[in-house]
Amino acid sequence: MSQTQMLKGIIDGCLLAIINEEECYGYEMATRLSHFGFSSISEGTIYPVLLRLQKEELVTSTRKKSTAGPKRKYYKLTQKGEEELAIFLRNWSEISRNVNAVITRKVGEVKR
Amino acid sequence: MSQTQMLKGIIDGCLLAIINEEECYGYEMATRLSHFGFSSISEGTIYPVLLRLQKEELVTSTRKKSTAGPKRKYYKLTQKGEEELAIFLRNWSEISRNVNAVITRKVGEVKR
DNA sequence: TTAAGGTATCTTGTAATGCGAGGTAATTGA
DNA sequence: TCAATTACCTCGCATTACAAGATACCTTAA
Repeated sequence: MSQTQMLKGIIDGCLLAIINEEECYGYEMATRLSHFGFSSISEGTIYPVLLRLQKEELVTSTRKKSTAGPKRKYYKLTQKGEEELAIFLRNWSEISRNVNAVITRKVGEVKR
Repeated sequence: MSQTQMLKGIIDGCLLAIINEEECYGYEMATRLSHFGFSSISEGTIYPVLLRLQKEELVTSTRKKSTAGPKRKYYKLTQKGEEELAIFLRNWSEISRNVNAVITRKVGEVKR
């Protein structure tokens, strides 16, 4: 039960949420995630996710000059990406509620 | 971002929590999980997990007669299983806090 | 006796996906 | 020039949820 496994399917949603907040590039997202408490999500994880998101047309990217270093690839949500983010938020809320119900031994109330 | 992916590594922990509450067998756990809101966690998912937990010596099992049907396999946590449950609870709490920080755009406070 | 249906477990193969390790390249400052 | 930092990408491994299918037990009723 490593955290690695528990992060599956969650990182996508978190990146969508971060991009939704403001245009952002990969290298910075790693930093952001660590500010939010995710200490060990590396670039080897993030870049493949971003490529996947783009392939699925949930985000678009634009290359822009960096102040120091190679060009950055800024990502922005598409309409479809916004919808996917909404789905993620619903799924997270549901799963989160259910897990908490299990560990507190209480049957969760159905949200309407 | 299917729920399937988001459940990875979580089901183990939930089963440990359920077993910890009271000795339980696989078929019943499926029912229990659905009472907690998990509508679609099937036996094809649960049984492999239970075998894995046993292999890792987190649980032990005892066969007991059923009132109707073949013998049931009742599971119980080992010491190691209790420790693993504790780790899961910590991991869940941490991840859960971090994700909520991301989606509410707030930097999570560090728990001490 | 036999058929049906609920109870109970297990196996196989597939599809995702996180991540370590390694590689490439641009820019700055010592 | 050289090192450090910034920034991106790829490959391969390990793990895991789940559908689909198989097997078997037990009770009830036709």
